[in-house]
Amino acid sequence: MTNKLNKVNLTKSEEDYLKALFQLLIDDGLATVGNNQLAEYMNVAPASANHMVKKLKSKGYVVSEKYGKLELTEEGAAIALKLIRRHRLWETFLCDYLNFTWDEVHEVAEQLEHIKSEKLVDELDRFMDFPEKDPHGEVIPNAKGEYAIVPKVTLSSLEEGMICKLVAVNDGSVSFLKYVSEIGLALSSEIKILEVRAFDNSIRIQYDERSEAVTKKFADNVFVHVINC
Amino acid sequence: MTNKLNKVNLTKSEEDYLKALFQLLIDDGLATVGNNQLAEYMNVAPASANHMVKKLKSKGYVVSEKYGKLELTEEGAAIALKLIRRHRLWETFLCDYLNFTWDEVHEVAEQLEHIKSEKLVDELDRFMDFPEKDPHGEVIPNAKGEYAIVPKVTLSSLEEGMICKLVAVNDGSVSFLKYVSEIGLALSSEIKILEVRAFDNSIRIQYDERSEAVTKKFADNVFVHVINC
DNA sequence: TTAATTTGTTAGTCATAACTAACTTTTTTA
DNA sequence: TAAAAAAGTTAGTTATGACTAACAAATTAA
Ligand SMILES: [Mn+2]
Ligand SMILES: [Mn+2]
Ligand SMILES: [Mn+2]
Ligand SMILES: [Mn+2]
Repeated sequence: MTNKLNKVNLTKSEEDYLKALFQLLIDDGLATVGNNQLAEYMNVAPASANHMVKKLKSKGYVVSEKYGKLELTEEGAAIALKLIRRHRLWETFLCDYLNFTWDEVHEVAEQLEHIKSEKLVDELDRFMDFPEKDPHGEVIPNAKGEYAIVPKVTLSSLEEGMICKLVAVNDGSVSFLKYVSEIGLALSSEIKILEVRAFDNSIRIQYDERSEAVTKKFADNVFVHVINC
Repeated sequence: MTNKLNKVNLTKSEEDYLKALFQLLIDDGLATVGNNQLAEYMNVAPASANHMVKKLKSKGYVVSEKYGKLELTEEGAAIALKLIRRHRLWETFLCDYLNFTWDEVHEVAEQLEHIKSEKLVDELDRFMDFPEKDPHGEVIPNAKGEYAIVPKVTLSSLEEGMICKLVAVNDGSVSFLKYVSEIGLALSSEIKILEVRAFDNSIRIQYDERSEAVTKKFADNVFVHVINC
């Protein structure tokens, strides 16, 4: 009980760290995640992350041995998922109702996701008629934190001749999202891999009667469903 | 220039203090406002308010002499008005689109008003087609901070026989708002003062074929337009 | 298998924003 | 007008969450 009370009302910072750890743990597949990796992702010094990890461990959200890899407890993961749900619902709202473009929503959603009100997010969900994906193609977890796990295949992992559909993009960088739009790509675009250059791993792709060469870094941030190989 | 940069990105706390001071300065008519009054309104110790006032003075938002009364600079007032605009727009959104009742909106709006995004609030305004009043009957300032000043007459200031219309309520207390709804009062209710008891300043009112006795404290939080005397 | 590098931890500092306790100034009241 | 009360200020403490610098452990390379 006192235990439980200790756990409510996390700070914005605590929430962001839990979300970051969750993203690192799932986005990088089954990768292990260390303190400095978390620090880099959060744009803070290693000491800062270390300090926060200690606190989150003491609160029962994170588990790790000294000098060991970081893991989330079930409770920690549940909080992260709630945050992701809120973040994606707000992004969807901003795009679909408030004329925001997909490169503008992330920063604002990063703030909105911390508003403390269960009713707010659930009513927002209902108001939008329970959308399934956010503007970047990511699945929105439902009120129970359930969500369909879509295996993430990056455009960069495909080989010459393969055809795929753009299903999601990484929303972390505004300049990346602008670039995607500017070269005429969007969610659901059908893309064919024309050529992969071994020299720099750049890729020439074809879509909508258009052909562009993109870097590996670019292709790493584009997620696709393979249609044909 | 450096001066200007120093002034952007106020903390949530600084914003709340500026808003509180603004409310105290206008709501209490032409009253003077002191440090301890501000502290009480903000639910903090006098020392805490004093500390914040110092900071806001150094940033050019507040003016006062030592041991003297507090005033807002034009810039300080402009920030307060922006906050009030955001607060009231969010309250309106919560009520009109997300099924919140008027006693639920204030707490959430208190958080939402601090989200940093000009576009967010202006688009929200447009989405709702530029509402003029919030769910409690308060005027919403426009994007320039302009708003119609409606003289605030409290129900408690009226005399026997007077007839008035309920135009606004103080949204600070959830229990008060619940009480208002429960006895069947709402915005635009037409109220007649049946009797004012000198003993405790309680008032008997009539509205919608119904009669109730309310305390002075209750009547202090109900704002009206006098129709007939 | 030692040395170098990377990774993680600890200690100490700073800013924000709260608190209490002690003090000073102003205002009120007797 | 002098004492009491109220209002305002200052100093010192705490918690959060950053930082740097110094250090320890683990991993990788020579
Ligand atoms: Mn995002
Ligand atoms: Mn965030
Ligand atoms: Mn309100
Ligand atoms: Mn607020």
